[in-house]
Amino acid sequence: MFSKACKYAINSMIFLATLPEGEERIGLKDIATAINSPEAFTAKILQALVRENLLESIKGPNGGFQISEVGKKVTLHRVVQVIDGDSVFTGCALGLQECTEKRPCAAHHKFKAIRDHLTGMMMTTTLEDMANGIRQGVSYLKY
Amino acid sequence: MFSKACKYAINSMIFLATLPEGEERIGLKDIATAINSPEAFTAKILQALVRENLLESIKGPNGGFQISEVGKKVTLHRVVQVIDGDSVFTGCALGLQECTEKRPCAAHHKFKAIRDHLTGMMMTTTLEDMANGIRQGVSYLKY
DNA sequence: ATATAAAAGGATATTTTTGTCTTTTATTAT
DNA sequence: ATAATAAAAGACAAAAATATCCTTTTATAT
Ligand code: FES
Ligand code: FES
Repeated sequence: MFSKACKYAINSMIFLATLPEGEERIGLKDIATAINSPEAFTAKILQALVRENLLESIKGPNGGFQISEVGKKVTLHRVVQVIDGDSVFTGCALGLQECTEKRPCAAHHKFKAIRDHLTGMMMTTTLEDMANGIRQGVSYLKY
Repeated sequence: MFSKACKYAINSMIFLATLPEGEERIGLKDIATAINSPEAFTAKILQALVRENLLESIKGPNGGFQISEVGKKVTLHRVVQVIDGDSVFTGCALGLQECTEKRPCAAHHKFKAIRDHLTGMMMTTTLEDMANGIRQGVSYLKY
């Protein structure tokens, strides 16, 4: 469904969104530990999120990453889009070059309903929603 | 969503399901042409489908592949399962080792609805359904 | 100023997925 | 029997995704 890179991105963003006001900044190592991801690879992904302004990064001692104002309001859809593009939201399930009503694949009608369901959910689910579940201990970032 | 191998598998199965009674057998080359897939790679996938009895293969002159009795009745779910396994139907969206109610990821509840929607659709959609659309010219195997 | 800390950037490595090529085996037709 | 055809099997290759390592840049604290 989503690439590993994308899962690491989502989990990182959720984790950063759980951090309390005033203690929002945290280092790469702690992020990677919190979400159980490979550190250096996670760094690359965080860089991409910084480039897209979902995160801010600060170098040097006491540096680290923190969620940006933009990032705080963002949906899962946006995070996926930044890392995986939106092929999962618009691409053909059976591999046709484009998914259109004009020239649909065999599964188009049935599949479109699911894709739209997914897209709708992702566009209406915010990091805050996800972070709340983690904070309240009803959901988890790692096993 | 699905691997390329899986898409080739589905499209191959659909194509074979469109062939009329008595002219069911067809060679690899024609299959690869019909679905616009790389021939040798497609061969590997068809072999897997033969091993799982969704297809039958006949060597030698006038040989080729044809859909089996089992294959005729099979759903999309089964084809995906044979090639990609069922991680797409049961795996955690955010990469947790297992998807359970006991220890759900942040997206579990919302994601489970979509996954169940997908699974339901795939378990109730048969190759015959897909093949009918192709036969009637309302859907297509390639661009 | 200097040493230290931490992210950025870039090169490299590994693994997985996708794809090709060659040889072998089975079947058919002559 | 022999030649031709087509899939099976296995080795190999290329591309993409994942992951690591090393150097550079920027900021902080002493
Ligand atoms: S054309 Fe295949 S999903 Fe729309
Ligand atoms: S635990 Fe992540 S989807 Fe169920």
